[in-house]
Amino acid sequence: EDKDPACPSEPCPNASATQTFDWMKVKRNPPKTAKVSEYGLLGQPNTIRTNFTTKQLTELEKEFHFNKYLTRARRVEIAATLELNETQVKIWFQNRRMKQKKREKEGLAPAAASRSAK
Amino acid sequence: VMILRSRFLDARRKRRNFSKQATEILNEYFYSHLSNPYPSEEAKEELAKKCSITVSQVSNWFGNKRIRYKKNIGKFQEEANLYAAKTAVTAAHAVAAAVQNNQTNSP
DNA sequence: TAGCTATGATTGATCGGCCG
DNA sequence: ACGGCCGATCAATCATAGCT
Repeated sequence: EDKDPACPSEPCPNASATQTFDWMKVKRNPPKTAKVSEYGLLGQPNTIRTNFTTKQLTELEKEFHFNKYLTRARRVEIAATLELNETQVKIWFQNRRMKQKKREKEGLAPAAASRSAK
Repeated sequence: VMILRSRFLDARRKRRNFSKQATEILNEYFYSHLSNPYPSEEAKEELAKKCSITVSQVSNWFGNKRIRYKKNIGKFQEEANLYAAKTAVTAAHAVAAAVQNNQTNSP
């Protein structure tokens, strides 16, 4: 079913020594979201995951129920209203659609899933 | 700051740890594929069935495992060796069986 | 009971691939 | 080339479970 292609000559120090595979070195570039320092002072605040406010999320959610997909115009409008980048709005909708799909998919099989539980 | 306490809406976050055996199965797969611990969709489904959890939960488990593992490889060294030894025994059994089968068939 | 660590889930954002 | 979407994943964080 599955096999590792490599069995080359490994100068492995010791048989069980866990090597460092490529996936362990993967590093994601920091978010480019936040508009970099308007003042150019300090280059540390940015590159942090944005925390959407309840108001923004509520508004986005409302819009999502209206349209699963955004038009360029609508995106610009919403971004301006919520003070977010167009990219953030775009990404939010993308993630929201995936979330929706995931829920539909799992909302059918789980038989023992009931809201009554508390 | 508090503006984000909407997290309370995520009351669904009532988690409960997976069974000991489920974790056992997941770890076995993880360490036996340490060079590339990214199960295919099919593999995830199979693991999900064996562990009696959902495919999403399997994905979450691997996602968390990979991140936490590479974050502190040393902390998992013991666990890694444990499972490595376990799979080694399994492999040894397979080899032994093959050898025996081979002897009874071809001189 | 308090404190700290282990762990499952959530989510804004990235990566690579595909498509019009 | 270009921008959006999909699917998978990352990475940081939340909140609880569980051990000391």
